[in-house]
Amino acid sequence: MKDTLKALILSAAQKAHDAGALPNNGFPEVILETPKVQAHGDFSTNFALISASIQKLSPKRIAQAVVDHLDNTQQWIEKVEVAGPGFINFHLHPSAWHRVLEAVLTQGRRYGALNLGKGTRIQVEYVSSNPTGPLHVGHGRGAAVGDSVANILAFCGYDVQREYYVNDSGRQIETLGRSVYLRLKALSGSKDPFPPECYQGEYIRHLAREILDAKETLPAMAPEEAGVAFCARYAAKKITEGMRKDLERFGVIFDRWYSEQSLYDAGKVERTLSELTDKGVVYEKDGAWWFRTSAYGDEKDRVVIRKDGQPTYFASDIAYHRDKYERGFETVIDVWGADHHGYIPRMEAAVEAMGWSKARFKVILVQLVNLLRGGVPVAMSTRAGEFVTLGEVLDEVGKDAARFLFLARHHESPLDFDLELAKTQSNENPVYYVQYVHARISSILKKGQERGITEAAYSEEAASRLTAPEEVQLLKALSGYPEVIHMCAVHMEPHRIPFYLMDLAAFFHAYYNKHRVLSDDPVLTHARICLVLAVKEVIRNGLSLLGVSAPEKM
RNA sequence: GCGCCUGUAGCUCAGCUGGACAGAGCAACGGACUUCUAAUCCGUAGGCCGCAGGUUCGAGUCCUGCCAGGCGUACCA
Repeated sequence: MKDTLKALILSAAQKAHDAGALPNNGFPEVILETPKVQAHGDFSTNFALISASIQKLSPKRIAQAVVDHLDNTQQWIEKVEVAGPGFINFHLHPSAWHRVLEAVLTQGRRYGALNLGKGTRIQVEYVSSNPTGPLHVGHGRGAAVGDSVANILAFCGYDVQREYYVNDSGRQIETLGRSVYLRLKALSGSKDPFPPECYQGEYIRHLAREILDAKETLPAMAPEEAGVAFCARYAAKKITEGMRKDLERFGVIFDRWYSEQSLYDAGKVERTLSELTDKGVVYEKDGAWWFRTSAYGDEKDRVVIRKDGQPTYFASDIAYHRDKYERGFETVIDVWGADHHGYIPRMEAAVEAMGWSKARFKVILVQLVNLLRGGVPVAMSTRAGEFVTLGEVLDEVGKDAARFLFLARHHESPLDFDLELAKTQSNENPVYYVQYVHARISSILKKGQERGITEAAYSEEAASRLTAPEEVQLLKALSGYPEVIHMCAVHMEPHRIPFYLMDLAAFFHAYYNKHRVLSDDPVLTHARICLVLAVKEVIRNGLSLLGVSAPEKM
């Protein structure tokens, strides 16, 4: 619809030029927007305003010239006017919107899908929390954002892989092993002190008890080094399993869990570093090995191998990202907590130094979550091991509410997540507002079936009966869905979907309260069934991209 | 100190990458269920878009400088 209108405007401008009304035939791209104010029509363009400098005419005269040469033989434009400083406003005939219904009903769950990706392989890596403790709400937000972005990209024609990077190596894992080991010893009567740098959480004690109960005490109580290593392996595995379960409950399923340790085992870290040394971007200084990231825009060089010979996290991360590109991903997207933003320049540097354009590396930063209960902040201290886990949030508020709320905000905005609000099943909670539309429509359709109305295929005749303002408004909203998806995909911003859905839901509820779908008029009933069926489809479609269910009844 | 993010109605947030008089939802107030689900709808009220300059026909949006909050600035991850 937009495209036809654009073409119409361009050809009008061309005709105006041929007729001598416009001196110059250099025309800018036509930008159409949907005005906020209804009085400004269904679409408006600033075409005349941006043309003013080229045409050396006042915008109003240009606009008038275009309007005079507009070809409206199809009659679907009801009214065109020049307004304000030179906007051209188009008021469309209600019938112009009817075809949207046909599009939704025939394309079904593919409605809004765009082939932006054309099969391009793209990887989204998200959550990737260290297996040193359970997932908390912040991880939940990252999971929701990453998962939804992956959904949207897949919907738009990309070949998407979802990956979780398991940091099962290095210092933190050692600390984890030590923490469990010490708790285990304490259970057998040891009075060794528990150092503050160890993980304080209650789950560490649980793990220790588990080992004890499983009668695996023997290997665990082996000489310290071996005992710690055993505990580390055991705990990391258990914690990772727990994360996987929480994420599954949250509706997040990864295609692959990629182990950091496996990079070392396969010699990939070593190989990458030696190749980079050969290239001259890794050098030795002060007993440590440094990556020359400053040559690629980072503010300083970064250590990859510490003085003590241990590789840093950065070292394996370089090898990991190299591996991603070698696996054939055209674009790699990392979803990180905003507290890692300082890490971006060095990772970009690494990607570039290895020979890939940094345009192929994208980071989505997700801001932190402030957890509240009834407006009061909930104390969260990782160090003291006091925090509300994702699992607990899911127990309390459920998957749908949590996901919707996480996604109903721009990911770069800090988020206040109120547990009380999230679980209230009232109009304060937008999830149910949207889901309710789906349930209501399902109920109507069921009722319709009981009355023997089963056929709901699009027909021109029926659609032409949809002339009420509320109906036209719904049709307009439906026609805007593909563009919302487009914006989401291009900007990797899922939050546009919840906002769109709330608008669509509002239009539907208003419509529902004013008009009856099932009436004595069979043609009108058919038309309205088609309409609500289309609304239902789009609601379901949008919710599924968020990972939120669309219930048949509530 | 430097870097990144944020600042819009009492609260929580949108604002389509520069467009028309700034939009929702909650909360407040007043109305609507003998009807396909009232988890709904209709109406009222609410604003120096953090502050000050600049660019532009036109700025919440772009530039500069301040102010406030958050985060980062490791041979931690």
